[in-house]
Amino acid sequence: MEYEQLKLDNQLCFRLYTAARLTTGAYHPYLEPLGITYPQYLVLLVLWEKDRQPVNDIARRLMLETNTVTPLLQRMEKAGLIVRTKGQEDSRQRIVSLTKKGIEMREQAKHIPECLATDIIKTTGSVEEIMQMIPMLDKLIEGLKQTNNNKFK
Amino acid sequence: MEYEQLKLDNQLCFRLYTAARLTTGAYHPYLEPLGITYPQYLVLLVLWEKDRQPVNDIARRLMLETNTVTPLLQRMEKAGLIVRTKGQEDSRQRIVSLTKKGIEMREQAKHIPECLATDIIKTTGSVEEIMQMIPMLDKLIEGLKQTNNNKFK
DNA sequence: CAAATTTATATCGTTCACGATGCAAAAGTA
DNA sequence: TACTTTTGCATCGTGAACGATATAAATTTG
Repeated sequence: MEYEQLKLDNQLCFRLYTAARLTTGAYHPYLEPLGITYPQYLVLLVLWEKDRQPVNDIARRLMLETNTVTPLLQRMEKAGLIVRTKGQEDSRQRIVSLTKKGIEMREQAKHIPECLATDIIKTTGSVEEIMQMIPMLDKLIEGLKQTNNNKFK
Repeated sequence: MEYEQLKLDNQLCFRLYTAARLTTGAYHPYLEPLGITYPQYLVLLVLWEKDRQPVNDIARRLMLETNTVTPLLQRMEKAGLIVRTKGQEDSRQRIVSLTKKGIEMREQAKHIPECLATDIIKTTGSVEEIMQMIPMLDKLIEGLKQTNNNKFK
């Protein structure tokens, strides 16, 4: 059949797109009480590992463009989770730091990964099989970073 | 370490989120000349398999909400790819059909899946390893559909 | 050192994605 | 048949995601 490869069911990318949307949705019940979104949660993960980072470092870590991250940070600042201060050595930079509220949220978010794992186990049976994807996803992501014109170096 | 599970590198979901964004980005150079976006391409895939479907069937197939699909279809109609006509048996329904332009685009899009596969092979070395994820993603997606409160039944 | 280039971030416009809500048509029920 | 509920789709508001563009500060170059 000539158009066989255009069938939705044959497409890896559609599965990734769907799986990503549904996982984000699975986080929703846990993030909503904290008043944050999934991308905001990702920013917090980055800052909980290392506080006081310039916008660019956060963007690179999340493999997002700065014009995605900037408005994200502006909303988080308005929500009182972070503050953005001018860099001292390099005054073009904006250093992002956690506020008291942002630091304390770590404690409230502590159990979210386990909750997600439990949810997935409950409906898929095992989480081990799913976790096998991790090295494959890493390989794919590494490849795609190159494919997409070395946007993230 | 108490917050070990909150590390970004330990998170499957972040990888899915990133892989999905980057794959969509990898489609961009092939879709842009056609004047369509990745979600619009997905709608076309669905309609190329079976023309004349109500909004709801398209949404269910893509596992999207109708309030995402409706504006998507409106833009596609404005672009001349589809038309939306009132259903005959059930006049609440809007039947989505391909236009001549929409039908003809199939020919132009025919090679896109191969192009993507080639791009991925070029940067990751093999596509077989990546394709192993397909059954795992299907299992995860099935599980998440249930997790997310049976939104898509 | 002055001019050109690069870098860090921000702004703008368009397109998703989805929760909440609205509305009319269909289906179920008293 | 009248009333209630459900269903199919649309509208609205908010938050991403990103291409294109802007701006100021740093860096490089002549």
